[in-house]
Amino acid sequence: MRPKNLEKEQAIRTMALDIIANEGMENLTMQKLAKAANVSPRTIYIKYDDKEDLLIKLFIYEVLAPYEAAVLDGFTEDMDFSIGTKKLWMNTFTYLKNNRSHFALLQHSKTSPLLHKAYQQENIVQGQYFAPIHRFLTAKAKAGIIKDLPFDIQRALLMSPLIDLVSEYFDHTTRPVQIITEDVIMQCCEIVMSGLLTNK
Amino acid sequence: MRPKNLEKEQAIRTMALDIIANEGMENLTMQKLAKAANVSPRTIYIKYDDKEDLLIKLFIYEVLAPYEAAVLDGFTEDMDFSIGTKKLWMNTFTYLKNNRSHFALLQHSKTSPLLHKAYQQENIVQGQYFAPIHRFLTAKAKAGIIKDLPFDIQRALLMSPLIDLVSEYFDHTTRPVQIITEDVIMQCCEIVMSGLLTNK
DNA sequence: CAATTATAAGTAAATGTTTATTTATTTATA
DNA sequence: TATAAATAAATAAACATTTACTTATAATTG
Repeated sequence: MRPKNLEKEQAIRTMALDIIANEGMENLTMQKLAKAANVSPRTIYIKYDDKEDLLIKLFIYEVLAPYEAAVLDGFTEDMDFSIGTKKLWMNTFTYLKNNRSHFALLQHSKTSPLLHKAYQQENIVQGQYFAPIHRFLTAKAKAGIIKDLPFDIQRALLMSPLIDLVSEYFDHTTRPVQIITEDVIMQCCEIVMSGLLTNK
Repeated sequence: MRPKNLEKEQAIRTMALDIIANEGMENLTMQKLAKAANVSPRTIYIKYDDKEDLLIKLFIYEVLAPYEAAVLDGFTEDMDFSIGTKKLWMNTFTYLKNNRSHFALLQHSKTSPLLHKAYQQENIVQGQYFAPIHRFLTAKAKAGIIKDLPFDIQRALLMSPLIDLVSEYFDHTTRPVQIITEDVIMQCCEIVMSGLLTNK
């Protein structure tokens, strides 16, 4: 029996992410993708049930899982608040900076009903990738180090400026100077943390 | 000559925003929109050149302009940092909370190449709606009240958690309790501001 | 001041194109 | 040589946009 060509599988995934990043999800068509990946349209259907299946698997397995793993790499719940938070920020910045198309799909997952649904289902099935962060913040709040707020609010205060700064980073790649550097990111992390601390 | 039916024009715009908010931009079709607005497809083309023109005009005139006006309502550059920032937060929260479909399109404008392009062009043409906020923050930084950082970074630190909290607000409309209240928003505003202040 | 007319607004149905998906066939290798 | 992988080409549905026509009313006329 003829074996799978794994390079073709990878080409389909990579080109799908590229097209979405450069032209948006509404401009990804199966025939355009097939041409870009140098593959027959039928080949995509050997690997995925349909377009929806492709998009969901692309999002979950190609983007979300490696992203969340990268964010948590070297992070442990028992870290000091400042050390742990900086670790999360640096991990996130480094991963997204080096994976523009992944960042693009993550952003799309906030507005696409399809991906949003997939995300919520995945969260339930996998029992929260981000549970360590949840426990990390809950422990710091209990210890009186940071303000005691619902997790979703803590996460918004602590992490959403970083996502915005990554957007700025990519906007600035088309301009003469890059203002979003690692130093700036660390400085912003300090600022965001200081707002959440209890001891002023 | 037969006069325009302004109700039909409004129905087209309102239903377009509704479809985008509920089904995403990739699921807005001209025939679906025509049916939803109780109008012939041709009628849409009397008012807009094509789908692209519809989306751009919808975004700029129906969403972006009223949104930016609402955010700046009652705000002046010479306000105290805390008062001014709270005003911006409250204006933004109130407007978006009451205009879910506008919020949805604003979120789409971050990922849709079409809308992103429209936004950048509009910013140039209109000479920055947000210039007052720029001058407000620059003045506070110059006066040594807040940290001296590039405007885009200040804006990310100060406003992006709010947008995330609005997302949370809408997520929570489908759950038993609403944790994102005006009080919580004001508390978060204080936290975000405190991180940016120079005098600790 | 009615009746008529010119004209843009509006419609139903059609058109040609693009799209997701399938059919029929070939290819590579265990 | 059996079998899944892969392809080129076809198909049917969905789509943006247009054609050919009807309608409502402001302006004009008798």
